[in-house]
Amino acid sequence: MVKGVDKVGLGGSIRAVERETLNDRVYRELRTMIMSGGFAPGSEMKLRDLAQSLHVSPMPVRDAIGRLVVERALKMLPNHRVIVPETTIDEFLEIRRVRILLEGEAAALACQHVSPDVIASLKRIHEKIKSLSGNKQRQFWALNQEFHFTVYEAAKSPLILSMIESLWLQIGPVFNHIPINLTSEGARGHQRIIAALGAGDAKAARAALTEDLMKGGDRIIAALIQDKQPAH
Amino acid sequence: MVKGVDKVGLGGSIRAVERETLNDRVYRELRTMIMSGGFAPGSEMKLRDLAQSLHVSPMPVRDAIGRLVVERALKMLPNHRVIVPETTIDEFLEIRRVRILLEGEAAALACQHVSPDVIASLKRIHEKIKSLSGNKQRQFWALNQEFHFTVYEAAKSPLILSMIESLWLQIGPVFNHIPINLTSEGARGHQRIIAALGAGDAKAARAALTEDLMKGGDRIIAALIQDKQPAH
DNA sequence: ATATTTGATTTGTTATCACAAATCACAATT
DNA sequence: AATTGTGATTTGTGATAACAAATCAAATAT
Repeated sequence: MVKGVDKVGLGGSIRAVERETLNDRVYRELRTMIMSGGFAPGSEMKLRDLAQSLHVSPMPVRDAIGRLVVERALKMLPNHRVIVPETTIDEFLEIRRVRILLEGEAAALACQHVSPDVIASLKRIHEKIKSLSGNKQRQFWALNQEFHFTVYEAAKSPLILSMIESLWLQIGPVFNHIPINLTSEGARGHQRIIAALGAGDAKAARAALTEDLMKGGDRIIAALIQDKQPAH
Repeated sequence: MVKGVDKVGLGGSIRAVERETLNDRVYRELRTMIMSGGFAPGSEMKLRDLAQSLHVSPMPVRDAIGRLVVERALKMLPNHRVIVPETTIDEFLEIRRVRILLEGEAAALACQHVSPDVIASLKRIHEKIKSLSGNKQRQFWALNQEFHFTVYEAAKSPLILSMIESLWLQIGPVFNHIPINLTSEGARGHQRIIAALGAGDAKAARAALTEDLMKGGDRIIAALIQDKQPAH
């Protein structure tokens, strides 16, 4: 009954100081599911349903949903019902505009902090993407995400990183639920980003990233238009 | 006992469709207080205290604080205690960097939508600021805020607007709690912004706004440095 | 047959309460 | 005198339950 006995691990490692609350767990789980396409755009997020499937009370779910609404990952209708947003083309363009600003800035900043490790990681992910066969949209999206965030983390700006995360969260459902024509073009864009970072050329890095987002965005927009007119 | 009788206002106005929950009210009130300097940086936000002073249960306060933590208006320490952030110089520079990106973009976008009304409003606010006597820091901050957001609302981009709001929320406590040397220089910056918007010159608008933020930021940074070394 | 009402069900909102972790204050011991 | 242990208090976390608003469906009236 001696206090603190459970803090001195016999295995030699002190107990992790991080306390994982249910709030945080639910928030992180929902976040991951949204980002990876776990929910279709337009689907309703019902408190009690989610609570039951996550085996918690409605309260932490409510909390997590509230947070996600603030960062626009979910949308609250006037009825106070919460849905995964259905992104219009205008909204997508709006997001892309901001992404170019922030992710371009991050790429430029990354040039000041880039290390051989980062370059190596980027090349490794790049190879994985190139070796992706067929139209494996989900895998492409996940690897693409890994590639981009490797760059953004190198920028060493927690504020910019969190804002970019929020933007990706908003377009996650689109990427994962609209069938996109994946060509191998995207690879060249990543190649240019790696080159610019390797050279420490901030201007080139921003330009390369901007072009990547523009090209990729154009494909999404085309898919969005096609998706809106299923007939004929 | 006819249903809907309370929806058809006899005064001619339909009952407001907006349902104002306690959550929202508390959130909005805390938000306003933070932005306008109601809390000093570093002060703790205690659930039960706030609940008591707002005459609600701790639950809506908890909800509102959670949201504000997500948008970085409040900061959660590892102990899970929540405080108003104390902004370091590095953090301030980080925020300014992003502000220049987003607010510059907003100014450029505003050029496409600017109307005589907007120009008139800006001039009116500008006159008010110029007529401000003495070092009325609070009033200056409030009017400055009004001026800038008049521009940003004209940009017609809800996403950019909400992101800018979040950034202002983060620097609100700084502006209102660090004594700043208010010179009349700021006025010229606003004058240039009005001119650029009036001419519909997006490039000039972005440049004018950037300079305004840089100049203003420099004064804040000077104040932050002075504030950190009170002795000698 | 259509529209409206009314009751039942669902769903979000909020207070109360029980619990857990952290902090604080005081005492005991070295 | 300083430090460590111990209990009390404070503070955040999460579940339950009561409440309110919205939705849905069936029944009624026109």
